[in-house]
Amino acid sequence: MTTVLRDRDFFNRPAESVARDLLGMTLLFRGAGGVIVETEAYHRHDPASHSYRGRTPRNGAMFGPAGRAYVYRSYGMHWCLNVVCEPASAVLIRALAPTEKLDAMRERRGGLPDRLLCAGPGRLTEALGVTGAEDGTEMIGFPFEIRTSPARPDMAIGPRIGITKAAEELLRFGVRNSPYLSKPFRS
DNA sequence: CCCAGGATTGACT
DNA sequence: GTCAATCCTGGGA
Repeated sequence: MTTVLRDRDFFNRPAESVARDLLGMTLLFRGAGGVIVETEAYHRHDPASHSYRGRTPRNGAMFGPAGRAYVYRSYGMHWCLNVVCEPASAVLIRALAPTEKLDAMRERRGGLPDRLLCAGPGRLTEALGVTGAEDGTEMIGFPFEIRTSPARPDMAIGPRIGITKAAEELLRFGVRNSPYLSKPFRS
């Protein structure tokens, strides 16, 4: 049976633990979304993390309470959604298997095949309608909703994608063999 | 103040 | 496989 996650302490832990535990849970924004199939962890002493050099105007949410969204603009055109964990750490939500409000997501994504609706951090924010307006907002409760899952999916682990610093760290986690990953895992 | 460089995507060869 | 789009951030001068 599934239940709605309401405990913000779930997130007040190391990002790596949260990143693993989020796999298989369902993430919704205004009712649209699906099952989380890919995450990445960014932590306080991580050169690849936006929080690495301390608090700035952009990354302020990462230094706030756990369980809130950290949304930033990537490459000047995409939004990326993180959930803040223990101080100065966060989990980047990289891909969902779309399940809810498919029509709304298909429309926002321009009629692309379902496999590509939420298969990437920029793609899923576009599909869900998440923007910088959500930076710093609670992810426990409306307009977000996170549903727990009793099932523990078979997990794949690998290096994070698209970074140059600390590129060897194995902090990317995915549901093994999901067709909705942004990229396949090596092994 | 300046400007190199992105936690990406989609189009194209 | 390669590459441009697009714009904001923030480190360094």
